[in-house]
Amino acid sequence: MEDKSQYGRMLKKENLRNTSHRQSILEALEASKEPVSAETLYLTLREKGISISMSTVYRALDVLAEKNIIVKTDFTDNNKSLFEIKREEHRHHLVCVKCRSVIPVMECPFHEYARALERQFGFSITGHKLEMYGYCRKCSESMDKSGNAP
Amino acid sequence: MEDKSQYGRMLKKENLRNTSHRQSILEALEASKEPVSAETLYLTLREKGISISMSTVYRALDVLAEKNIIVKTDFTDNNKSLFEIKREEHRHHLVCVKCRSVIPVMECPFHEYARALERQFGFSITGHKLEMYGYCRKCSESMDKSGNAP
DNA sequence: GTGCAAATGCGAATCAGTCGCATTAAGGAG
DNA sequence: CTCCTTAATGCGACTGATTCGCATTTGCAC
Ligand SMILES: [Zn+2]
Ligand SMILES: [Zn+2]
Ligand SMILES: [Zn+2]
Ligand SMILES: [Zn+2]
Repeated sequence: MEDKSQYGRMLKKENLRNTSHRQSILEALEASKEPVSAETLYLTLREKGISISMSTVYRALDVLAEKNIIVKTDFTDNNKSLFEIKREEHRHHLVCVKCRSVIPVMECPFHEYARALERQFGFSITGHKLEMYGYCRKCSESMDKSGNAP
Repeated sequence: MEDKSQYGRMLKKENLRNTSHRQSILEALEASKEPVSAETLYLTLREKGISISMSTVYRALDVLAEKNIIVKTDFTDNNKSLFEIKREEHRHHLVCVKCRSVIPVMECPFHEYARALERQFGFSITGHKLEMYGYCRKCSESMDKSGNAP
């Protein structure tokens, strides 16, 4: 999103007050290339000189996720939740199980599959999450060299 | 898996000792129709009269997941990990965000997609997880009646 | 401006999961 | 079968992410 009033409108539409902290959080998420944890976000904001508390960060993230303005993701492993702006494009992720790097992927081949399942189970699908695990190029190469099979 | 010696072999193959607790855990997971949390599993075992501690449950689940004998899954929301036996068939899940019921789904349409991504990113995919969120038949119906849109 | 509910800060509390260490028991060698 | 090594277990303390209660502040409708 481009300008701040954009966020104001999104918040108002969801009956959320347009507070400076929510603005800052949305801007920071917008600026981030990849999903961030609550703590990372908190530290980023502090570095920018914004005085905010962890509880506020958590509460804002929760309500924004609930209202579908941001997306909450849990990659296994470090049991920390990650958050990212909901961009118009829906994304999936390739997660390297070795170095933990995350590659976002744009394409989603999912729509027909979803419709078929809805018919089959009478289930109304509102969203989905696809995460793929494996080894990134760098890690597979380093393992090839060291002889450790993935 | 059918008989217990099967588990013994699987464990041995991974250099894990074939302990009675691991047997019990694998049997309980085998018997369960859906993924269970460590705590649920613990309670199930206690009810069966098996004396075991939570640490053992957690440790066993960890090592079994690491060795790829069971699968660890994190659905968001209650931030508890769930575990299930790795059946020969790979599954996805439909998770009802209202009543939390889980419907396992057999079909996986992702193989070609996965191959394409591997080529595109030089990423070696070893597994993936797809979770779909929405409302089960019962919950959509009850909401239709009450006038609450999903 | 005024008033009120929503949002925030702070610290305490919760709670899934982990760890250290002493004890038990698999399972291989003889 | 017995002994020995070492993995596995139990127990309780601990951790670290997230949540909660409550007093205070702030957005915003009128
Ligand atoms: Zn990597
Ligand atoms: Zn998708
Ligand atoms: Zn339901
Ligand atoms: Zn699949």
